Parts: sequence; C-alpha cells; structure tokens
Amino acid sequence: MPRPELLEQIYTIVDQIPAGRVTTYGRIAAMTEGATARSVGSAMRHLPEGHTLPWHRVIAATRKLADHDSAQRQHELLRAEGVTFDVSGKVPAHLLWP
DNA sequence: GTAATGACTCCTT
DNA sequence: TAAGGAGCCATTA
Repeated sequence: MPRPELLEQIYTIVDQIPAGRVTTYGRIAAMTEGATARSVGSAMRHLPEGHTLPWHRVIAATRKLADHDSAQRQHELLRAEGVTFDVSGKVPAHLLWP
C-alpha cells in the first residue's frame, strides 16, 4: 500500500481521466512525486469502499489490460463507455489521455 | 537491516 | 510485432 500522500495524488489524477479515454500506470506515476507504476497498481488494488474513481480507465503501457482479478469487469466497463479494443485486445493509441 | 512482493515498464532478441 | 528477462521503487514481513 503506497503512502497516503501518493494515494491522494493518484486518486486526484485518476479522477481527472475523461470518460471514454484511458491512461497508463506509468503516466500516472510520472505525474506524481515518488510513485512508480507498481505503486499505482497497488493503489488501485486498495481502493476504499464507496469510491467513485474511474479506476477502470487505468491500463498498462502496452495498452492492454493489466493481469488482475477485476480485469474482466474492467473490460466490460470500458466497452460500456465506448472504448474500443483491436483484434489483439489493445486500446487504440488515440484514446490515451495525454 | 535484509529479503520478498507486486493491477508495471523498458530494453533486448 | 511479439515474447522474455532484467530493472524499479514503495511497502511489508
């Protein structure tokens, strides 16, 4: 579990991802001070109950979904928002949030 | 203080 | 383009 300051920064950034767009763990980590991609992943795993964060818009740098328990649900949520996936299961580059 | 772990990333084949 | 392996960094035991 990342430090509280990092969690706060990570949550703030994730909350700013527009619907229908996605970003990567590394991008988020780069926007914080001290966090790494793995730290961001850890933060997503420990999301507080009742949160309203669009955690499903966070994917791996390969533009595929990271391998975790909720990946299937994440895929459904993204498709519901209009995010498309190519034949190899990757999100189109133009959907990446800067 | 040391070692292990993880919703990752980058650099080679 | 894809697959494999080393590297990273914060957290935990």
